[in-house]
Amino acid sequence: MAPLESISVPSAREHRASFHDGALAATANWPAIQGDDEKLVQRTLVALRRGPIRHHRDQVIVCEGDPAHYIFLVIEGIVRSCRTFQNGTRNILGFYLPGEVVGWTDLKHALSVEAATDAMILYLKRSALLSIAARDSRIASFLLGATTNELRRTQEHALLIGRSAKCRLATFLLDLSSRLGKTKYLDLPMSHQDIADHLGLTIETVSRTITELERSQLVARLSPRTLILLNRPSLLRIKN
Amino acid sequence: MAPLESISVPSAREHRASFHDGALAATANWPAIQGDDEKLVQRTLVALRRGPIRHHRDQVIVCEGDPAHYIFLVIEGIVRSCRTFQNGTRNILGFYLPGEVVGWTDLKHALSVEAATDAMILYLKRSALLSIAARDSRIASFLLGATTNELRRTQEHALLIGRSAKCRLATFLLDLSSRLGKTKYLDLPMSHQDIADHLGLTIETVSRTITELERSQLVARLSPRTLILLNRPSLLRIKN
DNA sequence: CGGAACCTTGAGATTAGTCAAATGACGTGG
DNA sequence: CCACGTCATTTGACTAATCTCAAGGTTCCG
Repeated sequence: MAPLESISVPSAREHRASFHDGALAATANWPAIQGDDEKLVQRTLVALRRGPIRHHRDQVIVCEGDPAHYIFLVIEGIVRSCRTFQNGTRNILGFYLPGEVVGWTDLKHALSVEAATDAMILYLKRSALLSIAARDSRIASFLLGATTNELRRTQEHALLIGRSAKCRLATFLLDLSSRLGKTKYLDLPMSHQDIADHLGLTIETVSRTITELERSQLVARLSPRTLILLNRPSLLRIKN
Repeated sequence: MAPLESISVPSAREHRASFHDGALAATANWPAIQGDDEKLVQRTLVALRRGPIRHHRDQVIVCEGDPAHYIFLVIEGIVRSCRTFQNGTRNILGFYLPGEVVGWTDLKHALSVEAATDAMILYLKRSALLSIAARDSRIASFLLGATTNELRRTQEHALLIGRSAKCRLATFLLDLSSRLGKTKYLDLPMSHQDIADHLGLTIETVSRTITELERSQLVARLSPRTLILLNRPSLLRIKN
């Protein structure tokens, strides 16, 4: 795993307002926690943090098989969790946006964690989180909630992989758009290759499928990486 | 969700030995917990239980969308978690054997839980588990560990779905064999249709693929539901 | 022994993958 | 600001894997 270096962080650790400028601003959107507990969780994370550390695109943050010393809070950029097989094929299990946590597991990491774009990552020591959780049930419940959430997302992804290319892509675009904040434009932060590996397709099929959606007037393509979702309801209705 | 009925259970709740005859015997194999904590968790589960309740094959235990009042400990038989789509296709996310817990989620069940064979199921009240977990960190850590485990299994399953039919089937057979206790014979407890829906294949492809493995001398078929894995290392080596 | 459900096999259709080539986008240095 | 090189994306023709539809065979249970 990459070495940890001390990097400057906002100084006013306790000050609520600092979160909005600082590394943890994105955690403000976490749905599972509210009010006092939210502050507690944020303070706990701040106390445990190492970093944030900058990673360049395609840099490996942890390898499959590495001991699970740390979990990772994305501050900026996009992170992917994936596995690469002997024959060179790669599957991306999930993409993680700022404010999201990636790499929770026990003992050893079952997946690699990599920067899909240049990214700032906060490292959180797993053992410290666990020992705090053993004393404070609010932290324990935060961990359980986050893990349950990740489980549900992984289940939905496993279900998605069984469907047609068109359905997979439509669902992916809608989901990404809503996670990024549903503006008019959908700027794909990752390459088509990453999308293909996430959806279990080839880049060619991804490209052809976008072209097909474009011909059906469901999306418009401003540039390869910039789309407009013209008809969300119809995209949602694509099945199998 | 199915109504809860009181059903006779072993009387000596506190007596350690009773677990080996009674409903919770299977939990003895849980890897995550040891010694005193194991006893604690078992006592806790016994205190929360409703049932066990008998379900017949294909009976629905909970529906997708039902509120998450209970989670389910399989005592006997095989349980599946799945989703059925409008067009009638069904995906089975996982099979659960005696001693395993299925149906953990928050708020609403994201998947249906159904009996894949006749089964005995213990119902555990989620809210009670959570409130005990808030007071006893060993229960909290049991819940977190079980959820983390389920997450990893789901990740492996999502990865498996991306591979060739031969690889999916070989991996499934090996995994099932080891979970069932790796005797000489592998008795498939579920139908080919269930296996197909689990692996994202059709029954025809499942059948043809087993035939192919048989021709390669990797498995032998005593009856459609009874196989012998003739060459585990070679089965393991099948990729893509 | 009979019937129903389940499994197997075959032939043809469909979807997505592979290989190859052309086009387009973007950053760098002149 | 433009030319260039590199990398990413698109498109086409062909191939391979899996599905679909249909028929026949087995197994199991009453």
